[in-house]
Amino acid sequence: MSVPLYQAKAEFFRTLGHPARIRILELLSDRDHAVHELLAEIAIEPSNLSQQLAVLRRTGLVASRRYDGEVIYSVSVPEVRDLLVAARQILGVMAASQADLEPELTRDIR
Amino acid sequence: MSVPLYQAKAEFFRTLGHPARIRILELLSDRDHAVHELLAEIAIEPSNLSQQLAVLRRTGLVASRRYDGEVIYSVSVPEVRDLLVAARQILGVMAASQADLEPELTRDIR
DNA sequence: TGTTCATGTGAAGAACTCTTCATCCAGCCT
DNA sequence: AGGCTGGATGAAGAGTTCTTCACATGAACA
Repeated sequence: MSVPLYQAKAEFFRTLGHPARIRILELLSDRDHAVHELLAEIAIEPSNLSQQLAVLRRTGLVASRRYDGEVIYSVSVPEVRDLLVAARQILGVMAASQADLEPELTRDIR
Repeated sequence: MSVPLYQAKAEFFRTLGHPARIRILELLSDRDHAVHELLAEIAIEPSNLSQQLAVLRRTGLVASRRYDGEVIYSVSVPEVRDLLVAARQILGVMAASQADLEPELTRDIR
């Protein structure tokens, strides 16, 4: 039962659609982190963090390994960094163009 | 009052997290489309399409103009194409690494 | 004016996602 | 074994998003 490609894409983007998961990916795309390190950076409950990590693990974006009594997470698809960069750029463009159009209420200009 | 950046990013990705909206963006990043053209490509109710277009309009990713009795939509941030390409690549990598477990998912990564 | 075509909107229930809580597991130490 | 530490899990209520329906709007034109 193969899922249509555009639906797979939508599901993929949805896994990125959560502030904690975005932060996790950004932290991990800088370097590997232990769970307690992530916990120190992101202000959520441990079990919530664990849930979000589980989401990312299930989709295969991150991988975990146990080392020295800790669980270390890492991004398993390095290309994720490119995606985050692209997203950052788009947000920049959108923020800029919103600042320009702010005075005029959004009207359709042919 | 300024929303944390990672939350803005999450919201941005969530607007991409819907099959219809992904298809719309892909169709539009190829060329501008009238609403009835989108409707012919995407199998959803007209009012549902309209809702999804409204979501994309609200976030500023697409713009609409009226021309010759039709409403024409276009992407207003060309960089979106780069993002879709990056996503496609990641999906390709992930599908490949899952090839052992789920061979049927790896077909036809465009 | 009335009618039709093309598109948009508000509202409501269904469906899904988040957060939290309680509990559980796995490895390590004595 | 027993107790610790660091994480993971399941379930349930709260919250959010989707889809559909019914109706609204605007342009064009008879």
